Amino acid sequence: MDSRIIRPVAERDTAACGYNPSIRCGDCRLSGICLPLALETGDIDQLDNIIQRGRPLQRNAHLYREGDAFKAVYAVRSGALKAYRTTDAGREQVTGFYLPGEILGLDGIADERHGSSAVALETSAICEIPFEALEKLSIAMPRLQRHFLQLMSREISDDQQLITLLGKNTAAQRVIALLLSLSSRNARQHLSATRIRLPMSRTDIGNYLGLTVETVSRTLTRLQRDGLLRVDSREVELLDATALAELVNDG
Amino acid sequence: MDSRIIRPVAERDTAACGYNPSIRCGDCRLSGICLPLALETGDIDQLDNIIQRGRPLQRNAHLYREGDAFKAVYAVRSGALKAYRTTDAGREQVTGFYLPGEILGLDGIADERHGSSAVALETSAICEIPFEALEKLSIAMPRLQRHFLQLMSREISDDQQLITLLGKNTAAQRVIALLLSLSSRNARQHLSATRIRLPMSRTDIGNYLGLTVETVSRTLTRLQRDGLLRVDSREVELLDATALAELVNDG
DNA sequence: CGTATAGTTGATACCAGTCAAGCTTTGTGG
DNA sequence: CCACAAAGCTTGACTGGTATCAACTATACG
Repeated sequence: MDSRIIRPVAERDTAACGYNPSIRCGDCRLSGICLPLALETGDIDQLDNIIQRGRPLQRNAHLYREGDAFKAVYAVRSGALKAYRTTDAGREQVTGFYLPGEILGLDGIADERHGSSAVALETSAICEIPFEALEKLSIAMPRLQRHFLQLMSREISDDQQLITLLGKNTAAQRVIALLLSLSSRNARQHLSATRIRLPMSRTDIGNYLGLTVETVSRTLTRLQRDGLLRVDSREVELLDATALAELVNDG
Repeated sequence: MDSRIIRPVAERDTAACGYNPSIRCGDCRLSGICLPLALETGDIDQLDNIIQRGRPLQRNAHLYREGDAFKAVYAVRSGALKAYRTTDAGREQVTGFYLPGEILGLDGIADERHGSSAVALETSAICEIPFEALEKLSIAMPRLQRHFLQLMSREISDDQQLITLLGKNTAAQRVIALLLSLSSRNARQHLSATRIRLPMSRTDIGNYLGLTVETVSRTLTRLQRDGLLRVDSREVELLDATALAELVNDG
């Protein structure tokens, strides 16, 4: 076999995740849902100038760790990450999954130290947005300031949604809520709302929803048996989204 | 009886909750933990000018409701409030308790509509901070902008803390975690760290911690029986804070 | 091909929920 | 000031959903 056709690992992954370091915010297909939303064309260029586009993050590589000095927030361009905290007892609580177009790292502003760790679930392309530069730019661009505040407020709402979910819901309701969330986020990226690829393991799902792996597995099996969805390892097809939504909402 | 010595209700309550509408941020004893933190003296005056100090909020009166148009964030000057969401199934999930010096309403910025309701647990004095004015002032005062972002980030951290708590902890761990949180917030107000007055009902505690009233009650009884604390209706005395902290941390 | 990791399935145990009853405190109108 | 109602809180008996422990299968990887 000619070794020349085997590309180096880095390059291969770069291609696989659609990574292109030269792309600018104005051209990014995610600009409609990411930070530049609602900015004028000229403004976008300025934002563009402060954004760092590093090497793609390999699976299992950390973007930052709990306790790290906070210097930037991050936008996911491709791939997927999870954010998690480790309790004193050693348990891992996943606080969120981040998909293309979403911003993470917002919990580090308060005490200039990340309050959670973030790790890539698969090879991911990330835009790094240095916080100081963003702050300064916000002063000159009120629309950017507003939009950033809205992103933070959205994170608060999402967290409160999860709090509500963890408060009293059954295993099935939790699992379904996650699937429906992933579905609508898929749709926002103009992907299928019924066919979902789970970038995270069953264990991650459990650590997010406050369930054990076994319960997650059993729950998916049961939902499949009941004809509400079809599971094939990490591929899920929602067969009856209406019925699923009702299950989440009804006590 | 001379009717002149009977003051009107509003005035009586005003006195009871220490309400004084003429006080300014610079003179407020909470300025160290509230929004003006880290502002210069001149800056505080400017912030002061945009803040509205309305009538005190009576017990059970709503500050805002889920779905209301978002116009302002609120600082608690005295009293206590709870924020909650009502699920489609009719269940009430309390998302936070707010004590003097704390800011609430931050989840409404994202879609300009409050994502939760806020209600007074007892007569409370509230500072209303109109959001548009705060935004404009932030542009002129970078330290204010920074501080406000930190407040939002703090809310995110707190919510994630609660997520972690609700994820897998036992009833006792949840209850203790709340008591310790109230204790440290008491201390921040230079009040006792061991003697706590609970402004909320057992039901509220349950709806916050994802437990039933019965479980909250039983848990407090057991902790008292074990000599870790003393409960007298809504007064709690922490007898062994070290042991309590260990119980929360250990799996 | 062997090992490690991820996922599934089954049997059992236990913590918190549910239902029910009674007690305590608070508030209100006679 | 008392009587009563309503709300808040506590306690007990029982139930049930999820965790735990364990074994097994499937998949990925060097």
